[in-house]
Amino acid sequence: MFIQIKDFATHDGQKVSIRGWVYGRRSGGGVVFLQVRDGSGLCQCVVETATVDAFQKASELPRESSLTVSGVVRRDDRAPGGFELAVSAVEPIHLAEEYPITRKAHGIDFLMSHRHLWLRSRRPVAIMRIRHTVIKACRDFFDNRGFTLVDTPILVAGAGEDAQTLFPVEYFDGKAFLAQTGQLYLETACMALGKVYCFGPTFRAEKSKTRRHLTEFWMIEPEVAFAELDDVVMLAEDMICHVVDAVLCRHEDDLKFLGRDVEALRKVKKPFVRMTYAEVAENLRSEKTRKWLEDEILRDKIRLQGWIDELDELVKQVDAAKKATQKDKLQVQIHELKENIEDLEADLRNRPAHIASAQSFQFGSDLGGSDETIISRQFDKPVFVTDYPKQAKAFYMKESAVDSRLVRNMDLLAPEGYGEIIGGSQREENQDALVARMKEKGLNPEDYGWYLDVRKYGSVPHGGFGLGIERALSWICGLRHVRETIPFPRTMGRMYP
RNA sequence: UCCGGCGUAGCUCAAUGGUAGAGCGCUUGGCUGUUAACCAGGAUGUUACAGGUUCGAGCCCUGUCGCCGGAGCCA
Repeated sequence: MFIQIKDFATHDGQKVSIRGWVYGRRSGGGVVFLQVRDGSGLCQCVVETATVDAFQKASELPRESSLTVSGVVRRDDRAPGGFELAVSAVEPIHLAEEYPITRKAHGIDFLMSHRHLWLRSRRPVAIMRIRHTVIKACRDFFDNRGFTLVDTPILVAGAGEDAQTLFPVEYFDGKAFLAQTGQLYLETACMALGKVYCFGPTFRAEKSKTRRHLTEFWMIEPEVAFAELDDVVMLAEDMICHVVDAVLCRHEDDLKFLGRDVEALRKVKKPFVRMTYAEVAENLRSEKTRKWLEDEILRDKIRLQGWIDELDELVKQVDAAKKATQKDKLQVQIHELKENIEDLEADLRNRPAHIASAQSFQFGSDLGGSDETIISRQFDKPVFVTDYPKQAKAFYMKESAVDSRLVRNMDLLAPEGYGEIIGGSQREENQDALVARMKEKGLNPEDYGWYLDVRKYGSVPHGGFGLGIERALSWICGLRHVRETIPFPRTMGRMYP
């Protein structure tokens, strides 16, 4: 009977078979320890000389060879996971060629070039599992609240938003673009079904090379009829809480394996922080924030010096280390530490400019990445920022009734400096106002006939938002770059594999 | 597009302008409980590419390419 490794605990003492791949091998004279992974988990298979055939085969299996293993599950404290397989038979399915990815240190370039193989390693597996849960939790959340999934087109006509950020594709004799949002279509669909959402890939041709950008990413976008900005904010808040709860509930081990500070995630509870753009502007310019940021620089400089001292110490230890593995482990530590040091040094170099930019923040401009970071680092919960200046935002956002310079929009900034993970708004439901806004932005209303029709036939207040799955995951998993949150990332400089 | 960093063995990295090295991985042998095992031996290089300076260049200079990070823009 084939079982999955994750189910070992319920088969203690039973004879079972597993199918999987060789993750690692160690031998101790008359015993071979095969580490086998099957996608559900990792187990230690113990092969002794007495089982002559199995011992012979197990001794010769290169890493990542596929195989079936049969034996008896038994509890053993020496086994990782608490259970191991006492092997009676090993049947290789395919003997692997020399596997390029070792269990040692690799650089990001090498790993990204071998992403198709890297996916087999524990770290990507943990992240992919969490990604699955995040997506499922989002969909469950909407399904349980009476939303209907509506798939929006990926190929769209040219005249949309700023064409410079879209990927053009040939479309028979004409030109089309890859969609960068389903929102406009969702607005029409929510007038049919009340509450709708879409989930799919989306494309941005922006030439951004940062840890927060991909050219192809996935977004979940709800759109609700009879909703105003507060309704949209509460919806987003409930959704994020639901998603974080689901991940904490199912993936505490994965999170810990990734080195995520789980306690920080537990603080993500209602209500989140709410600030208006004006409050953010005041915060950024305030003496208090400047002081806080300068103190932070001092703290980080001390932290940096600590790391540099630690690095010196490690270098000395490498020279003194006798055992080869010890040396290797130290080198890996040195590598990680160097990366952290370089990161922090770069950050510290940029910090004065960020402070200056925050201090001189002018009403009317959009929040920059550094401004978002400054705000989100001040809180341990996500922060909603609402009511941005009209000029910095898209044409379809509802003008504020209190201040005509503002729109009723919201961004959600993830804590710990991760920045924007959600952008949304109440939409302009008045046709005349919408047409006027289009003209202000230099758009031709005639290109948006179908969109304007939503405002002609029973127009109602409505709104929604878009959650960037990869950015949310990057925050939830505590990663330094979004490229690890998607199986095959597409960035400006990489299309392979 | 702009600014900065990097490019040395399959991988991660060393190497005052003066004989290209270490660890891992691979491979051969040893060991009956290993935890990124350990011990002993072995093979492994167009120092990204093209020029230049120099008695001599992995190192200095110029250009090209590739990657990484940041800015702008955004999820």
